[in-house]
Amino acid sequence: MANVTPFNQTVLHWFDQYGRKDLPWQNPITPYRVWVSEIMLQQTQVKTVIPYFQRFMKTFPTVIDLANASQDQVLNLWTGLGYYARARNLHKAAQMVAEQYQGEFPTSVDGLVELPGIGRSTAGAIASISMGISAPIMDGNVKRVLTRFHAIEGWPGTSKVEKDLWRIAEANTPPERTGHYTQAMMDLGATLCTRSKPACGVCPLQPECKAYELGTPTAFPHSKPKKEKPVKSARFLMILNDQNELLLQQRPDSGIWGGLYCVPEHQPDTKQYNLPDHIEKEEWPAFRHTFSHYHLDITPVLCELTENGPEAKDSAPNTSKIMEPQGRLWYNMQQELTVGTAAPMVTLIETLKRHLAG
DNA sequence: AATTCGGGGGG
DNA sequence: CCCCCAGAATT
Repeated sequence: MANVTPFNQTVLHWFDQYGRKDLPWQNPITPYRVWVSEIMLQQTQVKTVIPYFQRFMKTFPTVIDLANASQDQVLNLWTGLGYYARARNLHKAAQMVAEQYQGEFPTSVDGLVELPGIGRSTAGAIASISMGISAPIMDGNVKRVLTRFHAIEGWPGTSKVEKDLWRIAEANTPPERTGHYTQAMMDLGATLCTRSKPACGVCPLQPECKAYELGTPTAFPHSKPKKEKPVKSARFLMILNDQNELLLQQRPDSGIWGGLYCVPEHQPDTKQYNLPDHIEKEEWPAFRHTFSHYHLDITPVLCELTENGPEAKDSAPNTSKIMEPQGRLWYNMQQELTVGTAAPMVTLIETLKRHLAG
């Protein structure tokens, strides 16, 4: 893409000595493994991703295995990682690779970007790391390194700063060894040029770093203008049948917790969807779950099916989970969950189990 | 251009 | 409590 420059030569030289070469997705390096790791690593730290990646590869060794899996199985392995649209897009993209590309990933940035969940940065990472293509990336690490190196003013979320950063990244990207360069920039950002305590003393870029020269490296990148997070509240119904199985319903793909199985959210002013007849037994103290853009105060409400309720027949004694047409199941809490659910639901289920046991 | 998607980790 | 993290899709 670009030329050999002092900047990328310095970065590559540093990578040879100090770069990470033992991350799970680096051994071996394949387009499939790099792709899965890149998707998991979107907005998620390496330490958090590693166990998820290992489980995922054990369950789905190839893109064909992933394509043939059910969405529920994929979401189940994603439970707790967040941004669940990533998992749905991953599954969809695997099916596209299997069916439209005979199981081989497209070998260009433009081709990769056509797959759902792959944007310009992730396409650049896959192309450079696993295919030897010269293409830039623009993740949080690169943004931090570049905004500090050039002391770039303004929040990187604005289009002007974003455009500037991409232009600089393109100019920096070497024509050869681009995969090592890509990995090196992420390693620099993750291990030296960290958010709060950068190790400028051992940084190979320090002699030319403008933010270091100014004495304020942590002032970059400039932070997002903060706005107050609204507080929302919701009641979540823990409806138990006569065998203490818990009603879970699949949420729509759009919106929060898309495609995940959660206890029904009580909607006071809107139509209540297909809930079996039940009575509320007790309301438990609310606990707070915080998203990136609002707080959600969750009030759990313990409920029981009413006698001879119309849905009672859906319970079956010897089956832990019964799928229903609308994506509903009665969950035997002694069993492992095989569908995806949201983190607060795991908390809620654990609390409920303790309540029933004690 | 701004908003919408989460959950974990660190200070 | 705060902020950030290997971003992309949607509006």
